[in-house]
Amino acid sequence: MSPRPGDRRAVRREATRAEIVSAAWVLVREKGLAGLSLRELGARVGMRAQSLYSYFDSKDAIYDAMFRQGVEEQLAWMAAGPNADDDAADPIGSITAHLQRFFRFCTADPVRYQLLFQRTIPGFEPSAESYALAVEVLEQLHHRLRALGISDPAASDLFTAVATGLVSQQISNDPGGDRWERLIGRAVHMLVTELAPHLLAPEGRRQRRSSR
Amino acid sequence: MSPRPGDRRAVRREATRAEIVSAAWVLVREKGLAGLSLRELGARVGMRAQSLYSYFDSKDAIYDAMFRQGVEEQLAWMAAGPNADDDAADPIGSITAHLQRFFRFCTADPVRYQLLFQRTIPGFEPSAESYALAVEVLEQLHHRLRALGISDPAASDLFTAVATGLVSQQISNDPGGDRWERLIGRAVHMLVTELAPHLLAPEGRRQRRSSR
DNA sequence: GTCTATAATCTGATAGAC
DNA sequence: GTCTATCAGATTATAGAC
Repeated sequence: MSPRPGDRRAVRREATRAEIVSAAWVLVREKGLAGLSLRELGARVGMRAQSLYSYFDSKDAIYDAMFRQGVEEQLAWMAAGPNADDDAADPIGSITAHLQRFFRFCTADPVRYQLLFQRTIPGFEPSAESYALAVEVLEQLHHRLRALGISDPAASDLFTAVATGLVSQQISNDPGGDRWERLIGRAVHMLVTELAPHLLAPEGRRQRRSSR
Repeated sequence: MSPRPGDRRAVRREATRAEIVSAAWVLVREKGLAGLSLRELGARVGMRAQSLYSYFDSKDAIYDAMFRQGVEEQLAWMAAGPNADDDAADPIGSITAHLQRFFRFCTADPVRYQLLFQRTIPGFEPSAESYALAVEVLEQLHHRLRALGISDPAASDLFTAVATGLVSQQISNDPGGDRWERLIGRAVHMLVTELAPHLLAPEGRRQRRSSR
């Protein structure tokens, strides 16, 4: 993937774009998602605000690049966890680890969570391209649940509701703590009992949940 | 509660404050929660922005009045639903109706939900007085769950996580629709099975859930 | 590609006249 | 209690020189 000589300009350009987006994340973590200002952002990368327009068409285009990067981070982060093949051996343990991983991804950067999962910036909507990437994350969840014998589409809606509910309560009401994170084990047990009771060990010698 | 003559000034003042807060809600529903501007708000009530300072010390004081009003609306709205006494006769039906009612309250006004349940305005934190009111809502839930034999504090955390999860998914991913609202019945069944299985009819002649 | 200059407008907040 | 006047900035975005 080393650049041909003629691509050097394009490579530099992409590097600068990445630098801008990276500085935008830092800024937004300090001032809140809505607190992103081009003046301040330009200053952080040693530019006037106006020069940013050489790299992005508008402020929303910067939000979109951030959104896209956030989703890509999520894809990479989730891919690094236990994969669908592990599910067969220990379905409940795998699902718990999966939800745990998602939870950590979200709470590690609340502003990113706000951008990716809540509609809170008035004008902004992700581009079709970025949105398609976000849909891919969901498709992976669907695929995974289907492999466990859960094909009801409502099941994954219930799953995502519980997941985002735990996360948003954690972020809003106990930032930095683990009051809702500790409930992940019970939440998974609850979801599995409702959606896929066949995964539970038979009554009498009931399986101990792996985490709570 | 009719005012004594000497109170007339105070009454007028309260009326104007209420008018301002009401106009603020309208404005915020149009421009987003962060889009509240004093200039525009003043114009809506026929004042210059500066005159608003006769009624509120700061912009945040207006947010706080809105927060307080929102919580009061929630208290009134939830109080108008089935009360704790009804729970004894049909616990699952009552809990379902309760959650349904909460869901409707939240989705009826997403901006209000954002102000009450998410931390999205950078500087703003509700005053101790307003926050105490918000705590009262939670205490009522605790009391109610305790009456059903659910005394584990983690149980109500799980309950609120599921409730807000359903709401936030509905608002973010299917605004105006009912994709997650339809899951309330299953969500309650799932919660009850996990937290209070003694409320379920015995196996074999299993109770039909009241809503899905 | 970055700059200066500037458009055109908005922001929350204060002082003091009336 | 409402006004004018003003502070002391902020905002996104465009035009055009270099």
